[in-house]
Amino acid sequence: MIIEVNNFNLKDTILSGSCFRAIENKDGSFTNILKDRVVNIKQVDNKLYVESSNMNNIEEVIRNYFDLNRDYDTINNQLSKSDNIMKEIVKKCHGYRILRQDPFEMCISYIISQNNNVKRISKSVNELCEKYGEAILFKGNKYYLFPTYEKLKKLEISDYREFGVGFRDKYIYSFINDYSKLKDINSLSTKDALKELMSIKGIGLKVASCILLFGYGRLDTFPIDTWVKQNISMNYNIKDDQKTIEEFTKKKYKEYSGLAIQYMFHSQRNIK
DNA sequence: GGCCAGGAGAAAA
DNA sequence: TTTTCTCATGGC
Repeated sequence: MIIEVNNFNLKDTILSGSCFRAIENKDGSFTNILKDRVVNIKQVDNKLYVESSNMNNIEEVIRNYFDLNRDYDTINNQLSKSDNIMKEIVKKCHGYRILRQDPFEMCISYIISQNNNVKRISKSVNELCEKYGEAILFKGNKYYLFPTYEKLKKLEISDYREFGVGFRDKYIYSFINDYSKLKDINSLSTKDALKELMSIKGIGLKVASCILLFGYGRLDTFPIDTWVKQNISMNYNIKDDQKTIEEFTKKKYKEYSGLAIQYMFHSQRNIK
């Protein structure tokens, strides 16, 4: 299956640090596990070569996952106008997109992400999948889907400890208990959706923002971590304070604040 | 071996 | 209301 794309860079997008399960293969392709299937994708210029364990509706699934139906050119033009710093960052991030991942998976992954690093987050998430997710055989290898709610509902708090999540075990558990709170998220305003998510014990502003941005495609939510905070504070010479940064970001980048913040994070990661 | 990690909640100030 | 402390744990 071949899908034509433009303004899209698979590698930058999939290695963005918002997805914890993608595998980079030696041939330059990527294997990733979506909600209901395993996919292998290779980009050559403006073409994506796609194989999957489930080819049903595959083009739509891929276009949705990589947010390919959204007009990033227009958004990038608008962001570029905000100032010269952002203009340069947008240029560097050409082809980068916000993944539209499964909300349930995002909640648990980002609960695990608190005070943690990407390597360990990946390890914990993948081990959880291997133990409780459905196995899928694809191109001679076994992969595991993210566990379903029904499966995790049966676990005790202590069952999570074996995945190295430490003190976050009780937060995953409380999220599973409050799972029904997710069903209204799509119909809520961003502000109310944040509030709803944050009413779950273990989900604070940062994690809730990541869930809305990477799980619900809400480009107006912006995760401010410690790095983004001091970077904005330095670049724009404003106070290194959560509230100040928040107001500044929202005012400057408006409905695309999340994308702007993610561009900053991404361009910094690339330099490293 | 100490230090840190895309934080959050509870206690203390 | 804002600041500080504590929480597991593997990788470096």
